[in-house]
Amino acid sequence: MWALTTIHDVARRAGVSIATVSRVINNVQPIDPETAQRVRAAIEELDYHPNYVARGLRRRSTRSLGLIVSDNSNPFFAEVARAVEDAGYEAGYSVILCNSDLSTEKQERYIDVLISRRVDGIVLMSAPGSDVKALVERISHADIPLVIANNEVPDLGVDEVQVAFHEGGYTAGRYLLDLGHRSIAYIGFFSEQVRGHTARAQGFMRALSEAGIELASSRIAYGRGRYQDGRAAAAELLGRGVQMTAVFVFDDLMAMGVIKELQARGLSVPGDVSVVGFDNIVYSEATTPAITTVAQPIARIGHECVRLLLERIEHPEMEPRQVLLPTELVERESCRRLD
Amino acid sequence: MWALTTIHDVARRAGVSIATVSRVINNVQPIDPETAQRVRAAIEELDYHPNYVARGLRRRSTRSLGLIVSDNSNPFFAEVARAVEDAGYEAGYSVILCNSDLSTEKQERYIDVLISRRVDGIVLMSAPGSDVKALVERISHADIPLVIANNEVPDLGVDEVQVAFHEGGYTAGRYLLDLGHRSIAYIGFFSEQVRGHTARAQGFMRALSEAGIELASSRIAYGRGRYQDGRAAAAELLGRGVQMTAVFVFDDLMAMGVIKELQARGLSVPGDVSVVGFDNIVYSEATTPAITTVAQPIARIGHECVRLLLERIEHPEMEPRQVLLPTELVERESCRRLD
DNA sequence: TTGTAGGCGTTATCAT
DNA sequence: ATGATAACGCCTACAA
Repeated sequence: MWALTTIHDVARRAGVSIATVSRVINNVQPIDPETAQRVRAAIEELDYHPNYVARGLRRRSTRSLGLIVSDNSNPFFAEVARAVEDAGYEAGYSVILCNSDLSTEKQERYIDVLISRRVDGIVLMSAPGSDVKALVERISHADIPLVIANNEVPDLGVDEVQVAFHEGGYTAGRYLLDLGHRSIAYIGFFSEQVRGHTARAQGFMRALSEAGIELASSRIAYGRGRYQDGRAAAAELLGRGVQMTAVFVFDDLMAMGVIKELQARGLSVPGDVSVVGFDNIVYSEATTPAITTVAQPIARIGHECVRLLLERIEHPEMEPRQVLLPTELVERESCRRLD
Repeated sequence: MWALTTIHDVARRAGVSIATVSRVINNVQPIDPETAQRVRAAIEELDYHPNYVARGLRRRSTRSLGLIVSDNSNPFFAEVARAVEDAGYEAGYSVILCNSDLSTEKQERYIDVLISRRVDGIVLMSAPGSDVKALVERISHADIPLVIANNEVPDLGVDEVQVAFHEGGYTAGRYLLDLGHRSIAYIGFFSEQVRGHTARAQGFMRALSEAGIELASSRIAYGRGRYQDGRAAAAELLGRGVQMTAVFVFDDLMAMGVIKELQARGLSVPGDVSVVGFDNIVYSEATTPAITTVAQPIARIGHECVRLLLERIEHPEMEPRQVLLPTELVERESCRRLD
């Protein structure tokens, strides 16, 4: 088999010039209906597929988007990716999937790749703690539309989709407090570069503070957000001999691990320990007990990212915008009221 | 800010021809070290990113892969996608994420897009039942390397990574039988185009047959593989008044739903009903009880796909190969021996 | 309504 | 070791 068919082959077959073929493909300009018909027939017969690479070079637009997440096998990012792909497909864009593994270096490498690939836009879900500033700098220097999602660093001056993490954390804190809990622990997010507490941790601690409770560092453990990290963190807390009637966990995936570990050690959830998660991934309903959690509008995050991106592609000079999405407490079975 | 820097800008700045710049970028051919240094400096200073679109046009290779799955938010596909991305990145390829939603039409559309984008290869995980033959035809006519994974249609004449589904199903059947179960049900995979039973269902039924048990159609319910489908299917079975001490479920995601639904109706797992899943996704360990399941080597599927693909890209004329991956029973807590 | 031709940014061939 | 220059396949003025 020979190389792929080109616009020239189609033109020859239809007995017209390549310009005409191009015009019917992109149906721009009026074309003689009969000519158009011949061209379409030729396209059909030759199974012609216009070369988007050439088109991209000429049009200076690839109709592709880059999506950078830490790990698409994490259900949270998986759902976001799904939404991004959906919205992209709808608008005629393809999405290039990039996993950063929480590594700044890999993030930078991927950004260089996306720049070289001349994607029309980038959705960046940087891990808390990584040096977003530098990444943003790199991207905007290449003049590529960018949307940042779920970021914790303020004042980036670019389009962002934010979630009310602080409020979400606060809600979780108040909820536990209202249930009568006073002996509380926290399992947070850790990565090499993280400095200080995440917004949701801060919100949580503010709620406790208001009730006169300060979270001793001995009552805090960390993980990188995955199921096994949750198990390990719970084990660590227990190993330290920490007494607790309730624990707030950075995300549902770790919360699942926490519940598992607690149960494995003969503790009852919520009988002995109440657990609150964050995210509301699908599987937070699947555990026993089902997890009470602070929900993010996951799919919407992805959709909003793409919407913002497409609008910026359309209007590059627009002022940067921020979309703030709410959280919502979803009560299930993993918490109980203390008597 | 102006358009992106090109090789010409670099050449001018370094006082050399574009040919020389190209040569140092791709470091092919000996170059005067001092010249090379000047070029590299210019690249640095201008923050030059070679245009992969132009390069792709010229080289007739985009160093990109298309990955078609039904839904990347399904943990099984999410893990496969992760592995594909990993292996691709390692080899310098980007991956374009495509969700087919089990729709033949969307699959075809995406294939056309991937052809037009001139990807160097395609990994196709078609849903059981869709018309793979036609899709394969379409792709090979465009002369694009293709690997099919987890397919049920035999004799495609292309590279494939297969999993021993039939044996896996058989194993599940034998396991339940050996535990003393005789009153058994099955929750299978359904899609519009599916005809007949999936291989794992056939394997399962063969085991039952050998024990003299034929699965009445009233003891079978179907779902599309997601968590909620599992709940619904279990509800359906129960609604029909089916008596059972054990049920085999097409995948872990549905098995999670089945367990939830059973428990919601006051049934104990495995006390009243034993449940066997398939896949061994991470979360099959997270439920209570943890799910006993027939494991697929999920990440390995992705890696093998990419390996096969890259080798074919290298040697287009090679004979088509099949890689057959084994399944393995993972015993956890969702089954019990009948006394 | 249709055709001609230049250029998008590279790589690779052929000189020098 | 380096420099011109012709493609790669498409779109789009500009002409006709």
